[in-house]
Amino acid sequence: MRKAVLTYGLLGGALIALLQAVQYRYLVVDHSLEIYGGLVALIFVALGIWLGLRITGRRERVVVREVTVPGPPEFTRNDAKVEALGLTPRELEILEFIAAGLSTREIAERAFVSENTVKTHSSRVFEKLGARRRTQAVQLGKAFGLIP
Amino acid sequence: MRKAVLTYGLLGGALIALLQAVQYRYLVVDHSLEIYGGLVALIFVALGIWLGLRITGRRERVVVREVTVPGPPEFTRNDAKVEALGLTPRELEILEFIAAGLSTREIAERAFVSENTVKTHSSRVFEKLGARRRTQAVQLGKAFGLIP
DNA sequence: CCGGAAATCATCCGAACGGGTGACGCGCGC
DNA sequence: GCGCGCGTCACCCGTTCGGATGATTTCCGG
Repeated sequence: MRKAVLTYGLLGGALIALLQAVQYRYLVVDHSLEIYGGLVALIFVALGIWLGLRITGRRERVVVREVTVPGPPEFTRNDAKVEALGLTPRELEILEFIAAGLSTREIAERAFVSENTVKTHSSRVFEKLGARRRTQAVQLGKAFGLIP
Repeated sequence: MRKAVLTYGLLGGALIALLQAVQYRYLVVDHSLEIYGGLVALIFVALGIWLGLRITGRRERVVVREVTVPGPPEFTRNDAKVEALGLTPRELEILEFIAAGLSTREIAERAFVSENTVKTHSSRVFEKLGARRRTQAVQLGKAFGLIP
């Protein structure tokens, strides 16, 4: 910015010097009015440039660049999706157990219910998710942000 | 840009009209030189402003603010673990299919092999991973960095 | 050329899974 | 109180899965 102004200033000065040199060689004194006008014009053009830059100011554009960091994303459950699918807390819990790689029996033990109950819950999870297999339920569950 | 020029033009015109009105009321003709000079100055200031904006362009200082976003970590296969477990490329491929939630039959179709072959591969994957179920294999595979 | 790893396909069988259906109790809101 | 959602449990049946085992082909390195 300052460099630009300086450049224009020097350029203007050079031009004036040139004009003067030219004037004294080829022009007579009665052209002084035009030359004076030209100088005034030059000066005020320079002033205008300075003013223009001054007034408008430099505008800053803030560019927000999102940088994906390799770190593990903290998991936040997609409650909206849970709501939309109509998944109950218990069903979500069983889905997590399934995703952990547990068998029906193991889930039953950890959840303190019978295997039949686990099967019922998982069946409901499957139909709500539109899955036909445990692995598919897990895949969909992760894709929907239901489980970490 | 054009709007700015227009604005300055109109402003200049208005000023000139004002000056003329003022001139004819309070100033005598022998002040015409100063007025002329002022007008010239005004015009060239306007020109200068326009030129300044034109030449230097709208200089924008781009401030890049990097915001770390919790985005998904890019996956890089843990080849050392693959080596250590002795998993073959084909087995790894079948593991990925399993993780995608596909059934044995679907995997067979996509891999252009028989279901029996898929079963053989998956069995080997299970014993190498120490898994007893598909879901467990998927869980371990992800934990080991074998699959995304 | 020969041995071994990898990939392919097969058969058998028991266990696990998925789908369907029915039922019961509990708490909550109309 | 009645209905409803939720959680619980049960039985049946067909499918899929997992485990064990054996065989063949292909390719690569010693």
